[in-house]
Amino acid sequence: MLSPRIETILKSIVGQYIATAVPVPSETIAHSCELGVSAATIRNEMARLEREGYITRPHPSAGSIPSDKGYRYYVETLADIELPLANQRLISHVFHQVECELEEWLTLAATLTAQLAQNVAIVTMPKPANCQFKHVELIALQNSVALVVLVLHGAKVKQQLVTFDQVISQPGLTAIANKLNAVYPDLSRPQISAKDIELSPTEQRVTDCLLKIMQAEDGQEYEEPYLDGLHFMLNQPEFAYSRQMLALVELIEHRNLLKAIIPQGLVSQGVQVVIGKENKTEVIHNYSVVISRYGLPNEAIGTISVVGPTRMPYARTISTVSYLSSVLSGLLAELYGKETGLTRHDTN
Amino acid sequence: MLSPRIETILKSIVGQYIATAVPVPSETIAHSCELGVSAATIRNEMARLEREGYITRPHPSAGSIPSDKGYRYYVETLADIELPLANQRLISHVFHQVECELEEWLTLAATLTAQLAQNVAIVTMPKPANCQFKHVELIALQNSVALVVLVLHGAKVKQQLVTFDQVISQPGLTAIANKLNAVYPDLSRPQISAKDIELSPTEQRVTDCLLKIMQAEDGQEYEEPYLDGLHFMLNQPEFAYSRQMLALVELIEHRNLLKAIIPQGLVSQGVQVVIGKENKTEVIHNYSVVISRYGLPNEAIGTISVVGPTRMPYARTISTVSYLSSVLSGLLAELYGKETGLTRHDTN
DNA sequence: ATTAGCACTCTCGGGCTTAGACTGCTAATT
DNA sequence: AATTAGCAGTCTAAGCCCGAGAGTGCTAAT
Repeated sequence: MLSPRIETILKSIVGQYIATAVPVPSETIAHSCELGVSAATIRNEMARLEREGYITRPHPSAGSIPSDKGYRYYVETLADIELPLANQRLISHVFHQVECELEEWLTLAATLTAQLAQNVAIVTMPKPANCQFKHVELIALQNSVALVVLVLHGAKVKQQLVTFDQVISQPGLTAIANKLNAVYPDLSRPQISAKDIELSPTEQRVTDCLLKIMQAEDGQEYEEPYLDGLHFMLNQPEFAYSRQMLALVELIEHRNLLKAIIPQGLVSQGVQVVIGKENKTEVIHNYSVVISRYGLPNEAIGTISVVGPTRMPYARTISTVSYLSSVLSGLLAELYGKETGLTRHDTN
Repeated sequence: MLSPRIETILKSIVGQYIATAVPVPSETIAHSCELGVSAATIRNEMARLEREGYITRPHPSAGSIPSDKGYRYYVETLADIELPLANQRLISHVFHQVECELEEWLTLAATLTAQLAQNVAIVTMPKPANCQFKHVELIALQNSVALVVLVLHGAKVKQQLVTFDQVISQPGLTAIANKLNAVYPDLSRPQISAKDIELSPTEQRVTDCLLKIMQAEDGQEYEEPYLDGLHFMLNQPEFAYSRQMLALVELIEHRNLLKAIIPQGLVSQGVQVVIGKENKTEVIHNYSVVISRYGLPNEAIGTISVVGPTRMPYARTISTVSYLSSVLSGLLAELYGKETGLTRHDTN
């Protein structure tokens, strides 16, 4: 365990480095945190911090910068910080103004998070464990082509074109839809497959199509996420003249970022921080991830996260992610008509 | 007009510079294009090219690099080049494997274009001039909340949540949908507004919602585009150590890129190239844009484009954009059940 | 335990130098 | 008149040195 004084020093180093991106010299610390000791004493303590791996130096006679371990300590001992009220108000104000639609919410959440955290924000669609059929609609388009519109639980809409081997009129299609809507509602994929009912070839074709969509939905572990704020991160001094960020941009574009950042033991609620080399993917060993789940346990779970350099304003980022996660949970609860255990942030 | 020899030299300079990103010295040209003249002669000609603004030098005693005017000349005199057959086959192969759905096509087109052109590719959703109502569906979700699913012409599906001031059961909602589906099909927004029929308050509420969606659809000039290949562009040597690209990334993230790149007189068919300072937006004065419309004139027009440094492989890029534009036009024609004047690239 | 003081180390930027890359010009050649 | 060989001149890029400055580690004094 660290003594109170040495802890103060470490926190001061981390805080300053986060703010300035410049290695912190002993004198600055002696000056900034009122310990009543001189720079020389600070230096002795710093020597110990370095020996124990909390800080490093870019070169032997430079100021110190926190190591991953240093950041970790800083984050652990961080007091719970509420997002400033002004920001909270801003957020609920903006959510009031927007259309009442899931996609809009997620886009908005990503933009707001990026803005507040000044880094890349990533929000994933809340995904029910096993998607359930709600409603299907068939719309004649052209000749033997029709549009299948499938609504799943949670107001999720999927569409796909389907081609029949004969021309079917709109009334015919409506009849098929009506029949399926009578028997399938609230069933999951395996239940629909198991359902033993008389189906015409055309009805079978539609059902196959539905199953395929639902399978894709159940199967895909990580959906295309909502992402914003890349330019904020590229603005950070550590990326200005380096090729560091190229690897990250590739991760993002190849849709592998989520796989890379989601930690193994992502707990159900609460914000989690993964710092530097704690990430399992090597490409992001210079980045930290602040991530939280949101949504309704056992119903639909999404994630909201921020990725940035390890030198990131953790306090602010954590409170941002935490707050927006609870906002989204609240909205989702309304959508599903249930209450979460969380504070509900009203949006109507 | 340029003499044949000087033209050969110019083309050689542009071609080499595109390939290597290194200023081209006279000797290399004398060596590469078999004109049977010495480097000194080339130098004389180059002096003239420089005087007339086709090339510049980074510094007075360096090799030459093409100016915007030089690239322009190069592009104008470029023979029409077909995309290599191998690539054509690759493309149709990939399009065969994918789901039969518009969004998938566009994502795929963006990815393929980026891959082939090794730069940023942007594909926009084909947008009908005035969207037309096709079908509406109402699905009860929870209490007084329902999901409106609106299908527009061209297999475009929009959804939105709507709250009523009373609880309405699914049969009630279906009845409303049926009524609206009986009177609205194939009408555009003004026509629906003008329609003078008896509507219950609830029906009115739904209609208002539909109109709002359609208005948003008609109003938005540039929709969120499908974009891919940022990492290819960032890999170009001209961006490795510069902050150039930051401005571009911001344009992309702020969804202003399209507004910036779409030239004023974008003709209906054919590929257009905008080079460097020809762009009206200053931020992209170092970039070139290769852009083409696709789709069905007067029905639904989208754009497909590539953005990259002015030093870009124009021949390859143009043929890529051209080919994929015709592929998309073909697919769209099927969707709308009409023929374009273009070669149809079968995908079923 | 703390601290003042100092020697030491390392970076950063400027200025200098050299090697090399190309050109532009000139004078000779065809 | 067009071409060319040759050469002088110009500019960059890279290496090097140097001095200033920043910050430490150590030591000896408090």
